[in-house]
Amino acid sequence: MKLINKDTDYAMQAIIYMAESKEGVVSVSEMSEKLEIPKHFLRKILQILHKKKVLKAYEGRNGGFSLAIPADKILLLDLIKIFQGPINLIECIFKKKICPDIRHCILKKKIDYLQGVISSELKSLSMASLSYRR
Amino acid sequence: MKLINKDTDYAMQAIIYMAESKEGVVSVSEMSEKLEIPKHFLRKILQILHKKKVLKAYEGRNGGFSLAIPADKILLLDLIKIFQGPINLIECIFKKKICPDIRHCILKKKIDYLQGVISSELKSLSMASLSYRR
DNA sequence: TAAACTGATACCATATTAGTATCAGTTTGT
DNA sequence: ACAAACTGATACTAATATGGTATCAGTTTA
Repeated sequence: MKLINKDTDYAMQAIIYMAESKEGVVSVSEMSEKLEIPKHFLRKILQILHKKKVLKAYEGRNGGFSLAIPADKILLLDLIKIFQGPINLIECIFKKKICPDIRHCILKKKIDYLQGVISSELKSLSMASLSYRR
Repeated sequence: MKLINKDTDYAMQAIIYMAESKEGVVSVSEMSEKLEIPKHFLRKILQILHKKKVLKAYEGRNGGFSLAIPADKILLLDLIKIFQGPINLIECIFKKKICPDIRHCILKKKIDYLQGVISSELKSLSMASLSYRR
């Protein structure tokens, strides 16, 4: 069971790298090298973050990406939602038969509670809080 | 992101079914029909539970399975561990580079805390508590 | 005007999950 | 005795998700 996949992991690293970088704009090539992340894969990830308005993109030579939002406003939960969908721990059981009998209701309450705890924890974690330049 | 997969889901249903059953021994065929779970798949799952000493098995005609432990001692966490391995939300990041710098430490603390919360919640959920015959 | 970049998108490899099939052995009703 | 109804063990297949690659088109700038 995994909470954070590669996309989210790499996205975090890249965002923190950008937040810590002196230059405004950082290219995929640079991040790929420094963070040792496959270039094409990282590019795909950053393109998604751009579409989601987390990053600004600059085309052409010397182009690259920069943060569109300050790092303390980018939450781990946001990234997980973007790359792994909403937190939904138990869709398999409740997707079709929604609370068909009491046992599922009890379970559902527990799961809902758990989801709440997880969400609020992940909300409390900003990319800025993970940077050494705090 | 899923907390409970099919194996665990079906295992729960079967265990609750056995706990609620009047007869001591219940066959896979019966449970497969009543719970609408593919027979061979369910069988594989119950064989695992037998190996793990959660169930007793009875061979031959009129054979089947019964609980080896009372339902209130079978915890959701146990089943998840059996079928999905230990709860380890973030192996991908920490497997190789264990806390290489501060950012991972902060993240690791949060994740560790979360894992604790999840574990204790799942521990508090017994199969008996999910049965209507409480 | 070519090098260095992003946009978009299609593709491939691998791992995990879900489900199927089957042969061997055990027990029991008739 | 023996076949039906069951489990033990294990191999196999299908579907889906994840991780990663490739490429053509367009943009910017030295």
